[in-house]
Amino acid sequence: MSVRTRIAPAPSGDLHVGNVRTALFSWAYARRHEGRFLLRIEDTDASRVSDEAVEATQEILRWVGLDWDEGPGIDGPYAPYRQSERRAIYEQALETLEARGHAYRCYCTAQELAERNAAARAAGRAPGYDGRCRHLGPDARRAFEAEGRSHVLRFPMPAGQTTWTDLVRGDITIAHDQIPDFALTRSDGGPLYVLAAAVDDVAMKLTHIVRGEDLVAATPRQMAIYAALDYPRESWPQFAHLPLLVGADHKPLSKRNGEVSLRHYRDAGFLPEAMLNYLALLGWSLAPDRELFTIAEMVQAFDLAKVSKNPARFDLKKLEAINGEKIRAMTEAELVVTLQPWMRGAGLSDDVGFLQAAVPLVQSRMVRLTEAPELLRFLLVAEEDFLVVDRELLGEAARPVLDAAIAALEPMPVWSAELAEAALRAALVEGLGLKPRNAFGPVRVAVTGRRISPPLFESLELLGRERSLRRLAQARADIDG
RNA sequence: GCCCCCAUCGUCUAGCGGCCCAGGACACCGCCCUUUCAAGGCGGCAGCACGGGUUCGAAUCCCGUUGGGGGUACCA
Repeated sequence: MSVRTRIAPAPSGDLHVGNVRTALFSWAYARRHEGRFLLRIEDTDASRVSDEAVEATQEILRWVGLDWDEGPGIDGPYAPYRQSERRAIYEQALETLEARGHAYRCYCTAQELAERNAAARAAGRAPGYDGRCRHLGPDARRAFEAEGRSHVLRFPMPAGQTTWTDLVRGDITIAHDQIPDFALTRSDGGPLYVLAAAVDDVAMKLTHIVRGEDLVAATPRQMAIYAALDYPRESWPQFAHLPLLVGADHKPLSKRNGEVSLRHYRDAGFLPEAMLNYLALLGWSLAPDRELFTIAEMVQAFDLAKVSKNPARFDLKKLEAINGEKIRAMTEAELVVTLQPWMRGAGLSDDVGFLQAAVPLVQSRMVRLTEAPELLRFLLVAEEDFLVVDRELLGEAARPVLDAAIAALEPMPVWSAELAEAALRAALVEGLGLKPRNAFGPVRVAVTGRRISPPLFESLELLGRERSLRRLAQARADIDG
């Protein structure tokens, strides 16, 4: 049987890094086994969903490169793929469940439930539904209805226990007395997650459910639903529960606890390959001494059984290191194209000719793509906007240095990095007897505006004779006040 | 409270009874290279949570303790 996996996000906002890692593992498993990967939107909670959020979810998955074979916009044999459009299917299942005695009407109000839970806790008993409506007779039901109470459908958890072999965690057994009767619907009749997911996972012929550890307790519930609905055993999917991601302080990742939105990382200048490579490292490894790999390499080697069982800390520093590696691993031509939108975004020219010349100067100096425009800005700004930021190096001592530099550069027959270096070395290092760092410092600041910059001689060449000499002269004039 | 799961350098991990007085990477610290900053090269710091077993032999197996994560919703 061919593998079918899915990612099933609730589109209540941005997809966060934890979702994406889950999606990555699920996707990689499907790709590894030449199966299909589906995107299913879990929007049963209408209050938390918007079309924009659904679109944003897809957009970010596309950006990061996790493509799906069936889902919104790509119809497959089990469409639709938005749960909000599958109500009839859930209603059918609910009817079956109720008809067979696997669902009962519960008239307890949210407030009553909350009170009884609080009382249970206070008395040292376990919270959770106490089964009060499980054996309501027809008269009691009529009485509640007469009161005008609404009801939810609740699943009577049978006695016993559920055991399954989790693909990442091994055998797990959960006793049913730990699982109170759970709600299948809202009081408006709408389906709840466990029901919808259980029905859809089988209906969509999924073979492997890869999801977060927060859902292990949902597994016995879903299996109980499969059994109650008489789904044949062969149609049940296998489960793989991934450890959760936590923040630097050991707490679960959340908005308060570091940036979690994938969109944030995209906008902060991270490459999709870097995100995926890093996320893969959180709980999985390709080989003992291999940390950098392409997505294709990951797919080829991926195995759920090798996924770690402990929660992993999300470490921005490591992500940055990997992003830098990925940037350096690109060809110059690739980087040119990648950088264009970032240059435009910063209000600078995205001219290909310029970038082809400039990329070699910055490729090894970036950790995030956002840094490129900052590193190159001095080459592109209009002269009247050019600003010397690090003025300290332009004191009295710089006067003879700049004079000598101007005198050396002015007569150059051809304006090139090579000749500029030769001329400046001769004039400043040999001529004035300065150490290289002292000789080139003032020139660097005068021309680039900063004491830290791309390589000086190449920068001079790119800037051009006229603008270079103009900036040197300006800096020189500024010293005189 | 109860239930499930987990436990190797600060962090992510390799390790699945002898190859390990524990390997890699990030971070950190030196040195080299060098026109600044990076990149690169070389080196360093640093760990098997604790206590009992089992075994000729344990990071690897078992038990307990401690610590951490998850669950216990008319969220997903």
